[in-house]
Amino acid sequence: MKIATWNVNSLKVRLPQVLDWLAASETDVLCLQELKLTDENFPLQAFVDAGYHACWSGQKTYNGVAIISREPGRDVIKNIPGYEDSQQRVISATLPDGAGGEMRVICAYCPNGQSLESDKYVYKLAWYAALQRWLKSELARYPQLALLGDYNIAPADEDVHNPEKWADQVLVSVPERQAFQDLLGLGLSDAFRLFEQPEKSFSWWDYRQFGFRRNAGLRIDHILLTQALVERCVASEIDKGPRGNEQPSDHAPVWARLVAGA
DNA sequence: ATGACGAAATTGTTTCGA
Repeated sequence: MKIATWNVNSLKVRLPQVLDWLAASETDVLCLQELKLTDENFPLQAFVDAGYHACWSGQKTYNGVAIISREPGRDVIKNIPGYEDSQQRVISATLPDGAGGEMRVICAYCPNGQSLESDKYVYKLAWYAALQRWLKSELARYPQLALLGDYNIAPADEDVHNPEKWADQVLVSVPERQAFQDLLGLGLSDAFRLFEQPEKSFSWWDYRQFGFRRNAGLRIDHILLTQALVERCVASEIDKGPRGNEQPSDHAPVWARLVAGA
Protein backbone atom coordinates (compact mmCIF):
# COMPACT_ATOMS: atom_id res chain seq x y z
CA MET A 1 0.00 0.00 0.00
CA LYS A 2 1.00 3.59 -0.54
CA ILE A 3 0.89 6.30 2.11
CA ALA A 4 1.60 9.94 1.36
CA THR A 5 1.69 13.48 2.68
CA TRP A 6 1.08 16.78 0.88
CA ASN A 7 0.86 20.35 2.09
CA VAL A 8 -1.65 21.70 -0.43
CA ASN A 9 -1.70 25.39 0.63
CA SER A 10 -5.50 25.74 0.34
CA LEU A 11 -7.58 22.64 -0.39
CA LYS A 12 -10.19 24.85 -2.03
CA VAL A 13 -7.72 25.94 -4.68
CA ARG A 14 -5.91 22.62 -4.96
CA LEU A 15 -8.82 20.14 -4.85
CA PRO A 16 -8.71 19.25 -8.58
CA GLN A 17 -4.96 18.63 -8.35
CA VAL A 18 -5.41 16.47 -5.25
CA LEU A 19 -8.08 14.36 -6.96
CA ASP A 20 -5.92 14.00 -10.07
CA TRP A 21 -2.90 12.98 -8.03
CA LEU A 22 -4.85 10.52 -5.88
CA ALA A 23 -6.01 8.72 -9.00
CA ALA A 24 -2.69 8.85 -10.84
CA SER A 25 -0.55 7.83 -7.87
CA GLU A 26 -2.88 5.11 -6.57
CA THR A 27 -2.40 6.37 -3.04
CA ASP A 28 -4.24 4.52 -0.25
CA VAL A 29 -3.71 7.02 2.55
CA LEU A 30 -3.07 10.71 1.93
CA CYS A 31 -2.37 13.20 4.71
CA LEU A 32 -3.13 16.80 3.78
CA GLN A 33 -1.95 19.99 5.48
CA GLU A 34 -2.86 23.67 5.18
CA LEU A 35 -6.46 23.08 4.17
CA LYS A 36 -7.18 26.74 4.94
CA LEU A 37 -10.89 26.08 5.23
CA THR A 38 -13.50 25.59 7.95
CA ASP A 39 -14.90 22.13 8.75
CA GLU A 40 -18.23 22.82 7.04
CA ASN A 41 -16.44 23.73 3.82
CA PHE A 42 -14.47 20.48 3.60
CA PRO A 43 -15.18 18.92 0.18
CA LEU A 44 -16.11 15.46 1.49
CA GLN A 45 -18.34 14.52 -1.44
CA ALA A 46 -15.52 14.93 -3.94
CA PHE A 47 -13.43 12.38 -2.04
CA VAL A 48 -16.38 10.02 -1.56
CA ASP A 49 -17.03 10.15 -5.30
CA ALA A 50 -13.38 9.22 -5.83
CA GLY A 51 -13.78 6.18 -3.58
CA TYR A 52 -12.23 7.53 -0.39
CA HIS A 53 -13.15 8.24 3.20
CA ALA A 54 -11.91 11.29 5.06
CA CYS A 55 -11.50 12.80 8.50
CA TRP A 56 -10.45 16.40 8.93
CA SER A 57 -9.86 19.26 11.32
CA GLY A 58 -10.12 22.72 9.84
CA GLN A 59 -10.35 26.36 10.79
CA LYS A 60 -10.80 29.68 9.05
CA THR A 61 -7.92 31.02 6.93
CA TYR A 62 -5.01 29.04 8.40
CA ASN A 63 -3.78 25.53 9.14
CA GLY A 64 -6.17 22.57 8.88
CA VAL A 65 -5.33 18.89 8.33
CA ALA A 66 -7.05 15.82 6.88
CA ILE A 67 -6.53 12.12 6.31
CA ILE A 68 -7.95 10.75 3.04
CA SER A 69 -8.13 6.96 3.01
CA ARG A 70 -9.65 4.10 1.05
CA GLU A 71 -10.93 2.57 4.29
CA PRO A 72 -12.65 4.51 7.07
CA GLY A 73 -10.51 5.53 10.04
CA ARG A 74 -11.23 4.55 13.63
CA ASP A 75 -10.50 6.36 16.90
CA VAL A 76 -10.04 9.70 15.18
CA ILE A 77 -8.39 12.28 17.45
CA LYS A 78 -7.81 15.94 16.71
CA ASN A 79 -4.83 17.91 18.02
CA ILE A 80 -2.29 16.73 20.61
CA PRO A 81 -4.07 15.42 23.72
CA GLY A 82 -3.04 17.41 26.77
CA TYR A 83 -1.77 20.34 24.71
CA GLU A 84 -4.15 23.26 24.48
CA ASP A 85 -3.97 24.72 20.97
CA SER A 86 -6.42 26.84 18.98
CA GLN A 87 -4.52 26.02 15.77
CA GLN A 88 -5.72 22.90 13.97
CA ARG A 89 -2.49 21.09 13.17
CA VAL A 90 -2.91 17.40 13.97
CA ILE A 91 -5.35 14.60 13.21
CA SER A 92 -4.87 10.89 13.88
CA ALA A 93 -6.71 7.73 12.86
CA THR A 94 -6.33 3.98 12.99
CA LEU A 95 -6.47 2.38 9.55
CA PRO A 96 -6.03 -1.04 7.97
CA ASP A 97 -2.32 -1.60 7.30
CA GLY A 98 -2.74 -3.44 4.00
CA ALA A 99 -1.54 -6.67 5.57
CA GLY A 100 -4.51 -7.74 7.66
CA GLY A 101 -3.59 -5.63 10.66
CA GLU A 102 -3.87 -2.01 11.72
CA MET A 103 -1.66 1.02 11.75
CA ARG A 104 -1.89 4.37 13.49
CA VAL A 105 -1.59 7.32 11.12
CA ILE A 106 -0.80 10.79 12.46
CA CYS A 107 -1.05 13.76 10.11
CA ALA A 108 0.77 16.87 11.32
CA TYR A 109 1.26 20.44 10.18
CA CYS A 110 4.07 21.55 12.44
CA PRO A 111 4.49 25.26 13.18
CA ASN A 112 6.74 27.34 10.96
CA GLY A 113 8.36 29.46 13.66
CA GLN A 114 8.82 32.55 11.43
CA SER A 115 12.23 33.52 12.89
CA LEU A 116 14.42 32.65 15.84
CA GLU A 117 13.42 35.89 17.56
CA SER A 118 9.69 35.31 17.15
CA ASP A 119 7.11 34.20 19.71
CA LYS A 120 6.12 31.73 17.00
CA TYR A 121 9.53 30.09 17.33
CA VAL A 122 8.91 29.62 21.07
CA TYR A 123 5.53 28.12 20.17
CA LYS A 124 7.13 25.82 17.61
CA LEU A 125 9.58 24.34 20.11
CA ALA A 126 6.86 23.99 22.78
CA TRP A 127 4.62 22.31 20.19
CA TYR A 128 7.37 19.83 19.29
CA ALA A 129 7.95 19.09 22.99
CA ALA A 130 4.24 18.34 23.37
CA LEU A 131 4.30 16.13 20.27
CA GLN A 132 7.30 14.25 21.64
CA ARG A 133 5.57 13.69 24.99
CA TRP A 134 2.38 12.45 23.41
CA LEU A 135 4.11 10.21 20.87
CA LYS A 136 5.76 8.23 23.65
CA SER A 137 2.37 6.97 24.79
CA GLU A 138 1.09 6.50 21.23
CA LEU A 139 4.12 4.36 20.38
CA ALA A 140 3.46 2.18 23.41
CA ARG A 141 -0.03 1.53 22.04
CA TYR A 142 0.66 1.22 18.34
CA PRO A 143 3.65 -0.81 17.12
CA GLN A 144 2.75 0.18 13.57
CA LEU A 145 2.69 3.98 13.54
CA ALA A 146 3.42 6.52 10.80
CA LEU A 147 3.84 10.25 11.40
CA LEU A 148 3.38 12.11 8.13
CA GLY A 149 3.35 15.80 7.47
CA ASP A 150 4.96 19.16 6.98
CA TYR A 151 7.55 19.28 9.77
CA ASN A 152 8.89 22.71 8.84
CA ILE A 153 12.34 21.34 9.66
CA ALA A 154 15.09 20.47 7.18
CA PRO A 155 16.87 17.75 9.19
CA ALA A 156 20.35 18.07 7.66
CA ASP A 157 22.37 20.34 5.38
CA GLU A 158 21.80 17.92 2.49
CA ASP A 159 18.10 18.84 2.79
CA VAL A 160 18.84 22.50 2.06
CA HIS A 161 19.68 23.94 -1.37
CA ASN A 162 22.02 26.55 0.09
CA PRO A 163 23.12 25.50 3.59
CA GLU A 164 25.57 28.35 4.00
CA LYS A 165 22.90 30.95 3.42
CA TRP A 166 20.36 29.12 5.58
CA ALA A 167 22.71 28.46 8.51
CA ASP A 168 21.01 29.11 11.86
CA GLN A 169 17.83 30.34 10.18
CA VAL A 170 14.38 29.11 11.10
CA LEU A 171 13.65 25.59 9.71
CA VAL A 172 17.31 24.56 10.08
CA SER A 173 18.37 25.90 13.50
CA VAL A 174 20.05 23.60 16.01
CA PRO A 175 17.09 23.43 18.44
CA GLU A 176 14.70 22.58 15.59
CA ARG A 177 17.00 19.89 14.24
CA GLN A 178 17.33 18.55 17.78
CA ALA A 179 13.54 18.33 18.00
CA PHE A 180 13.57 16.24 14.83
CA GLN A 181 16.35 14.02 16.20
CA ASP A 182 14.36 13.60 19.40
CA LEU A 183 11.54 12.10 17.34
CA LEU A 184 13.99 9.65 15.77
CA GLY A 185 15.16 8.91 19.30
CA LEU A 186 11.71 7.49 20.03
CA GLY A 187 12.47 4.74 17.53
CA LEU A 188 11.13 6.39 14.37
CA SER A 189 12.96 6.43 11.03
CA ASP A 190 12.87 8.88 8.13
CA ALA A 191 11.38 6.75 5.33
CA PHE A 192 13.00 8.85 2.59
CA ARG A 193 16.49 8.18 3.94
CA LEU A 194 15.99 4.42 4.07
CA PHE A 195 16.82 4.46 0.37
CA GLU A 196 19.41 5.92 -1.96
CA GLN A 197 18.14 9.29 -3.19
CA PRO A 198 19.18 11.88 -5.75
CA GLU A 199 21.25 14.76 -4.40
CA LYS A 200 19.35 18.01 -3.92
CA SER A 201 16.04 16.28 -3.18
CA PHE A 202 13.54 18.78 -1.83
CA SER A 203 9.81 18.85 -1.02
CA TRP A 204 9.22 22.63 -0.91
CA TRP A 205 10.28 25.43 -3.22
CA ASP A 206 9.65 29.15 -2.77
CA TYR A 207 7.06 30.62 -5.12
CA ARG A 208 9.33 33.63 -5.50
CA GLN A 209 12.30 34.05 -7.80
CA PHE A 210 11.60 30.86 -9.76
CA GLY A 211 12.44 28.68 -6.76
CA PHE A 212 11.27 25.46 -8.40
CA ARG A 213 12.95 26.13 -11.71
CA ARG A 214 16.23 26.80 -9.87
CA ASN A 215 15.60 23.85 -7.52
CA ALA A 216 16.06 26.31 -4.66
CA GLY A 217 14.22 24.20 -2.12
CA LEU A 218 14.15 22.48 1.23
CA ARG A 219 13.17 18.97 2.32
CA ILE A 220 10.74 19.69 5.14
CA ASP A 221 7.93 17.18 4.46
CA HIS A 222 8.60 13.80 5.98
CA ILE A 223 7.25 10.34 6.70
CA LEU A 224 8.50 8.84 9.96
CA LEU A 225 7.92 5.13 10.56
CA THR A 226 8.20 2.78 13.52
CA GLN A 227 10.53 -0.19 13.09
CA ALA A 228 7.62 -2.53 12.32
CA LEU A 229 6.74 -0.33 9.32
CA VAL A 230 10.38 0.23 8.32
CA GLU A 231 10.62 -3.51 7.82
CA ARG A 232 7.69 -3.32 5.40
CA CYS A 233 8.81 -0.18 3.56
CA VAL A 234 10.23 -0.85 0.08
CA ALA A 235 10.35 2.65 -1.41
CA SER A 236 9.91 6.34 -0.59
CA GLU A 237 10.03 9.26 -2.97
CA ILE A 238 9.14 12.89 -3.47
CA ASP A 239 6.85 13.37 -6.48
CA LYS A 240 7.93 16.67 -7.99
CA GLY A 241 5.29 16.38 -10.71
CA PRO A 242 2.51 18.39 -9.06
CA ARG A 243 4.94 21.23 -8.25
CA GLY A 244 5.13 21.80 -12.02
CA ASN A 245 1.37 22.15 -12.36
CA GLU A 246 -0.30 25.42 -13.17
CA GLN A 247 -1.24 27.14 -9.93
CA PRO A 248 0.73 24.63 -7.82
CA SER A 249 1.14 24.24 -4.11
CA ASP A 250 4.62 25.29 -3.01
CA HIS A 251 5.03 21.74 -1.60
CA ALA A 252 5.27 18.42 -3.43
CA PRO A 253 3.75 15.16 -2.18
CA VAL A 254 6.00 12.64 -0.45
CA TRP A 255 5.08 8.95 -0.41
CA ALA A 256 6.18 5.61 0.98
CA ARG A 257 5.24 2.13 -0.17
CA LEU A 258 4.60 -0.65 2.35
CA VAL A 259 4.42 -4.34 1.46
CA ALA A 260 2.64 -7.06 3.37
CA GLY A 261 5.42 -9.27 4.66
CA ALA A 262 8.93 -8.64 5.93
C1' DA B 1 17.94 46.16 3.56
C1' DT B 2 13.88 45.03 0.90
C1' DG B 3 10.99 42.43 -1.98
C1' DA B 4 10.04 38.82 -4.71
C1' DC B 5 4.78 34.88 -4.94
C1' DG B 6 0.43 33.10 -3.56
C1' DA B 7 -3.73 32.66 -0.62
C1' DA B 8 -7.23 34.58 2.47
C1' DA B 9 -10.09 38.05 4.08
C1' DT B 10 -11.53 41.92 1.69
C1' DT B 11 -12.36 45.30 -2.32
C1' DG B 12 -7.08 48.33 -1.04
C1' DT B 13 -4.22 46.38 1.66
C1' DT B 14 -2.48 43.57 5.29
C1' DT B 15 -1.00 39.11 7.29
C1' DC B 16 1.27 35.00 6.84
C1' DG B 17 3.87 31.30 5.00
C1' DA B 18 9.00 28.94 4.58
